[in-house]
Amino acid sequence: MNFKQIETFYWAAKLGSFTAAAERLNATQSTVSMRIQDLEYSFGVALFDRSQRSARITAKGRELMRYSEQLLHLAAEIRESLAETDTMTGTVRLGFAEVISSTWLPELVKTIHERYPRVVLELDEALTQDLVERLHSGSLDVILAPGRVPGYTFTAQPLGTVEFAWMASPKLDLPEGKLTPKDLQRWPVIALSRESFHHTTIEDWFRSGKAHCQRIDTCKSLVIAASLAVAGLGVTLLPPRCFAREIRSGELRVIETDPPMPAVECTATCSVDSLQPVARHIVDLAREVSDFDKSVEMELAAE
Amino acid sequence: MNFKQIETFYWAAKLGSFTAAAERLNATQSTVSMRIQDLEYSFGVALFDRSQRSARITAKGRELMRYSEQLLHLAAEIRESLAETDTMTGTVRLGFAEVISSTWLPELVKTIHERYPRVVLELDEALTQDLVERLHSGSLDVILAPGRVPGYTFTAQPLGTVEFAWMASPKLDLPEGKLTPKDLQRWPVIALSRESFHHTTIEDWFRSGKAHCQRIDTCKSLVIAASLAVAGLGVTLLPPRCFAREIRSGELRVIETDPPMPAVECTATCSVDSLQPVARHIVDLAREVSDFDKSVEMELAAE
DNA sequence: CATTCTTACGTACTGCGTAAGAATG
DNA sequence: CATTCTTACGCAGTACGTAAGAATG
Repeated sequence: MNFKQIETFYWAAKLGSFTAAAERLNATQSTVSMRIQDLEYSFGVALFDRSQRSARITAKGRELMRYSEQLLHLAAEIRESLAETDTMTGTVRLGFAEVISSTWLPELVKTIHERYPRVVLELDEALTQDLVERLHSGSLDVILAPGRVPGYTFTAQPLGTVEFAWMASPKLDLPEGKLTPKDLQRWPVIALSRESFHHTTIEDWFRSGKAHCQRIDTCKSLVIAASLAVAGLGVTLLPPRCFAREIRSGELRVIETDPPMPAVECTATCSVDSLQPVARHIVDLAREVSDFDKSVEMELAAE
Repeated sequence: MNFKQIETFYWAAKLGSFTAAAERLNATQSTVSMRIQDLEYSFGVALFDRSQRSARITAKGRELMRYSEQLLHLAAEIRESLAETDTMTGTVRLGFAEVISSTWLPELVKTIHERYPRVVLELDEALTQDLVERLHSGSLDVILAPGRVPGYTFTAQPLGTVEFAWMASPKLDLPEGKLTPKDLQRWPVIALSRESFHHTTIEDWFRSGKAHCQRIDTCKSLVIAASLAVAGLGVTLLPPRCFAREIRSGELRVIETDPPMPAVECTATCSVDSLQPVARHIVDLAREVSDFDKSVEMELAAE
């Protein structure tokens, strides 16, 4: 019995499949199979029932599962309370929404590597909903996304807010001054996927003005939405700070609206009992980075 | 960080020396040194202060010590509650008094090997006092000895009693009938070492009869005491069941006494939180074996 | 027939003991 | 100067991935 075997068993039991555990552990199926066989041999007990195609946990396996949780949490606690930050090691799966990639992400990644040089990151951009699901399933350790993940089993830190504004190409010849939903409904809208935060915000805004836009094209990224808007294919909702270049060059124009678009609050979230101690550190670090970022912005504004 | 490293650290910290830990773990000094260095490297923290000749534990080391206890006990608990008895493995250090070697020991060892084929035994005979000390220091896992080890931190099982009787060679020409301490004080006495149970029992008996024996020779084993008695060098106190052959052959004669010699109660003892789960099993097994032995004796008596 | 677990095999690595070295009291 | 810990080195056992096999729904 050793940690690797226990950890492997834990994920195989939790994910209900050797294949999934292998993926989670960056190992092969055969390695997982072997580690669990060794564990079973060392106890002389079957932990999984292999008579069916997919291995199902046995009663003894369920018993070990409870112990494994204790053991792995204790091990995580030891590492967390003893180890120096610059010796923390392991792989952190960090998921984030697109808004994050163009705002705090580069600085955060840089800071993580400075503070935790041995930690390896697995970065993945996805829609918020997808991120939340994967945080729940344990396939991500930390997520950075708009909104808050409900539930007491998560640790969250606010990252600050990102301003969003309607934008369009000057070619579109939108009227000057503050536009209402009813004013804007004439133009085609470019949004992210139907399930996204972006899409809902847009729909809510139009509904609040009792307006209904004729057409909402969807795509899967703000960058694409921006390029479509630059091409004059419609209006879209973007964070100005991420598209400052396009605004300065005149490719995109910010449209003032009434009511104004709400700023989006972003948070860093991880599971409170994440087996990866670094995860919690990174959530706190994300906040630090965004706080620092905020103060820089304020300085710039003061100049 | 792995179990081996933690276990090694635990013993090095507990015994206060890498050398002692190496001995305890059946490994070399250099291995212990390496395992602890690896552990320190993985945490980026010094667990021992090596500026002096013998390594002394640091504050961080003391912190890890508390965690290590938890971790090792949890691991022991897992093995104990999950593993089949015939898959239990490890080395058990079994200490016993001489009375035990000639009574229950052979049967016990046989039964242990039947029931726990993977368990390796390290047997050692010693005086009771020595055994108790070594149980306290952790250098023995289980002891079988006369009397009871005081304290709540030990698990004990009674093994039953062993009769003791005064014996001497017929050459000595002792009077017939029941002899009192005052009758017996004329002859030289052969006892075990001054600190032994044997010695104290003899002194107490003489004192109870307000007698005082002229001379008590001591040796370190009952077998030697018996051979001295056979040679006619004095009277000694022996368990008749262990020297049945000498009695039958007439080399030794049992001396009836008044008051009669008290039977000695023997117990199997191990630490309640022994890191070796098999230790507790063996204590229970020792009782089983002695119970079985008792029933056999009774059958023999009935015939 | 795609998916899931097992088995076989070759390689690379890691962990151990031996032996020599350094330090200390 | 004996004892205690560290370092160097070579061997051996082990753990992993690749690839092929078996079973299942």
